[in-house]
Amino acid sequence: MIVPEGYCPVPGGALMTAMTLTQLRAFVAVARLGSVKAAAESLGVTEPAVSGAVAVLRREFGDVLFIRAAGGISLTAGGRRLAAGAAEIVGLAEETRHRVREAGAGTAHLRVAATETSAEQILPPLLAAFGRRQPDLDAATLAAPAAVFAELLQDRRADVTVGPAVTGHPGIESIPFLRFQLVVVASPGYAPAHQTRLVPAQLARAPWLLGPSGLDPDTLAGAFLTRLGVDSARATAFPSVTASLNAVASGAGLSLVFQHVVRDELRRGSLVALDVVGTPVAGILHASALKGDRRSATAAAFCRFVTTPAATQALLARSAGVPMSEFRPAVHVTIWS
Amino acid sequence: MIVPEGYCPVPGGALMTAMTLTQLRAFVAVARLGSVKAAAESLGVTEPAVSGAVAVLRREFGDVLFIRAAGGISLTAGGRRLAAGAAEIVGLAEETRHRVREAGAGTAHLRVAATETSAEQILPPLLAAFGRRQPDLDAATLAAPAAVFAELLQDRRADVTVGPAVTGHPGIESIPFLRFQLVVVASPGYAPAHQTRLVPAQLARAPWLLGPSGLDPDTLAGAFLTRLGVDSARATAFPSVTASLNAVASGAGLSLVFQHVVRDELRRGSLVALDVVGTPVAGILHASALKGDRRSATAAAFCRFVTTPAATQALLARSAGVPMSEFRPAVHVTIWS
DNA sequence: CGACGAGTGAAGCGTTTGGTTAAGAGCGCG
DNA sequence: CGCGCTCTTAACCAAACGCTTCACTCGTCG
Repeated sequence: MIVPEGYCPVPGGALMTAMTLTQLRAFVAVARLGSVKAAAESLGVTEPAVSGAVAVLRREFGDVLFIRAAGGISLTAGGRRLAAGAAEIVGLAEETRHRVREAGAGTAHLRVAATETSAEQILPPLLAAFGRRQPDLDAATLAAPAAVFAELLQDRRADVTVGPAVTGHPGIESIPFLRFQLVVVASPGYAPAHQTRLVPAQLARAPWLLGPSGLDPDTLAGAFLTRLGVDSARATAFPSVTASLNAVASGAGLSLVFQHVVRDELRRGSLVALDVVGTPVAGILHASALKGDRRSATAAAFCRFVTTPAATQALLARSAGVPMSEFRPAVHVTIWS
Repeated sequence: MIVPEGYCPVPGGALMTAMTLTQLRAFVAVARLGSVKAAAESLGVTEPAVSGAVAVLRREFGDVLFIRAAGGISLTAGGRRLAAGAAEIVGLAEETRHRVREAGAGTAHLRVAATETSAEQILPPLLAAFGRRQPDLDAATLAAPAAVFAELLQDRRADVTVGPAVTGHPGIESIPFLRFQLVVVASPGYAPAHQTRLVPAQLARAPWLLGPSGLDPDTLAGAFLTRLGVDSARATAFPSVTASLNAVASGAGLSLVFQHVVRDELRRGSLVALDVVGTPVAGILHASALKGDRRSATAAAFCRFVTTPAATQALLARSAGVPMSEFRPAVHVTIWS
């Protein structure tokens, strides 16, 4: 047998053949329908075809994945994980194929990644205002740690990011568009309040009530808290920044938030800003995108939009609500380490 | 040539060969690195291998997907969608393979799907309490419309659902565990308040401020509002139920919420419950899972847990915060129609 | 203008896939 | 027990996948 010189199929860690979409489809059908026969029928093939596909997966993972049980099948721990992942994958593949085919059909597409805080408090009014300029806009919000912004842009999983500037990547441009100040807030009745100027030692042990990404060290707020000595063992997380603020208002602890977001509460007196060394923390929000041709037209329009007075006004007006018909919840980005 | 009788590869809509993972991996590499050469290098193969993989995708979608541009490549609209989807798919595939291999390594796994409202207000304390019973628990929260609960359970994308009962599916069992009441709330200064008993006609046109899934017709709240005549054109959506409640407290409109969640606000007077015909709306939260062997051990434990006094107590204590170290944000489920 | 780099095409090869039939192994049930 | 149903295994095959090498086109830049 003559083999070409450098020929090496499946060299080991390169493009290797493993876990085909067809195999996953077969497994999903089996898991959902509870029998190989039914799965084969629903896929329009014979049973051995399905059985074989599953056998390959079983060999690959060294796990039987499922065993027959009364009135169906019972998945192993590995089988459950595979079923969940496989369903996700084949669904996403189907969806992606559909979306690609539908591309260029008029509607502008924009995926904005932002820190959880910005996704909750900055993007809703910003995107609502942008949508008014750009009719027929289909915008999606991704919540992600700031550390993965660059990767998201480069992988094209996001068109624009909103949050800290993305630096150290020559292909990415960051546009500053909003000065902000972070203040430490507490309820008026919170014990250590309106005393003398507070110092870090007193604050490190305080009960901090934060949103989902409160300690993300790549944001200004997270960096400040980390510097103070607050860590995830000491802080309490709430499903949203707003929820953490409500808990603060009821006297349960402290938080560090955008000043303009709590403007009304401070004026009304339901929250007070504490006099802490180093605060208010001043910073600038940036919108980032790939440079030049690599940026989509919609992303470019958004980058131009954020510096306009209309955008600033929308942000400071502080009405986090948007018409329900335009609303789409933020999606949390999963990071493939 | 002799062909076996019923032989028919690629019959049309069955298991067909299209868009392999290898092709997607190649495209992702090209999109991210900006050149076929770099992609080939990073994958450890030759350029034609990558070029060929991309060519197949190009043919399949009838779209060039990208063109060369200064200092890299410029994706078409379809290319951008494909890059985003492909990155997601290959990442998910990698992740899934890893998780399956890691299965059975001690940690209990639980994916709970819930309506947005429950995901935000019910699950955090419930899962925190369950985690105290079941150490080494890895819980994930999925937010989804109630209509897809059955599908999520059958596809094994979720182990348990929390929200309305899942009916009409013989393989699924629903366990009632918490009576709740929904009340219409407004700020004390809201104009039509504390007048006479309110009737539907007055309410249909009111400004309703709701959470992300406020009008999901498969929940009791959504059904009530829909019956009232509220639709997505009239309602305003907020990124969380809590945010909508804050807007209500500032006098911007009405909302319909779990009474026990606003217990303190009602007592304190920052919100008032309106006297509306048909309210309070009474209902019961259910936990649902597959029956018998098809339910994982952790899911079974959770189903037993929800009816215990410890669970009820955790829910009514109303402290939505959890230790930050245990916190994981809810993931929004995408529905593959 | 020529050379170089990047990308595509073409030809060719072994492997895998994805499918078929046919036969056997397990298992619940009358 | 034997029957039927389900699943698996075996043997087989066409087609596609995933590679390679070699040759060619096409910008770009000196």
